[in-house]
Amino acid sequence: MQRSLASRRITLVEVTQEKCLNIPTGAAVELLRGRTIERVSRLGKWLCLHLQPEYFLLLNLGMGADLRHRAPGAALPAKYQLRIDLDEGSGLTCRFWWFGYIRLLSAAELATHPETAKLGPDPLQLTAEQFATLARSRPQRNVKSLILDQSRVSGIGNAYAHDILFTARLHPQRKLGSLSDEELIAFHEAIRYVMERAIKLGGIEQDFFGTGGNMNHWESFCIVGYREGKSCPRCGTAVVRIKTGSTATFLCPMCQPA
DNA sequence: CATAATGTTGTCAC
DNA sequence: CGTGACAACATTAT
Repeated sequence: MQRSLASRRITLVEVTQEKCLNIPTGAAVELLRGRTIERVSRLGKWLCLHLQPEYFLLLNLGMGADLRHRAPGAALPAKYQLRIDLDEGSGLTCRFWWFGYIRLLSAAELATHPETAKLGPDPLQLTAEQFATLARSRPQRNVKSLILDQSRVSGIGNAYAHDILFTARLHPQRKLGSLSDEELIAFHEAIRYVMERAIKLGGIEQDFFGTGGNMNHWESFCIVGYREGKSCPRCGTAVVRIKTGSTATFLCPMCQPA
């Protein structure tokens, strides 16, 4: 995105689903038109376009999305919620699978907005000591909810939590206070291992639309996630799926005892 | 052929 | 702090 978008000026904006936005569509179009994309960064799960004169366009791909840069003259995709045309004829489109969020924020709002103000550190920047402090300060909390809490650590989603917990050999409902020092270190290392692996493999969502929106390929990406009934790569026990809050967790009942 | 279940994200109320 | 409700689909299973 940095290579394709940096220094480009926005000439046309279209938003086809107003519910994605934090402000009315007309206001968003007016705000964006004529501004230049200075650079692109990431804040947790939010992609952040830094605009000039100063403003911020944030995208959260939610439950999966098809984000495309198209060459000058190339056809538009059949469906999208956001379209941005750029001065040299290229453009950006974003199609959300189901939920997705577009936010337009000033610098001041970026610091106070509930969705962006209190994001925790990036999991790959977090040292073992910082992670231990974080975990030790909330002994009664479940291990899974800590890594999904964006205000503690930002960027880990449910799809990655399954494999992190499996790699650390932790049951999702273990309390943080019950972890030994060794388990805490393993937990921290598992986060690194799974997230770095995901980056290397290009992300779990890679072929989501290419495969018609089904999740069959998630099974091959994941170690235990979405592999209910298949055998655990460590011990061969069948992977099970349990309800953890309103989401599911896939785990090996042998390697991750309660 | 129509319903139900499902999955990733975010907030909010209890 | 955990849980469930809810919200923009699209696909598969029943």
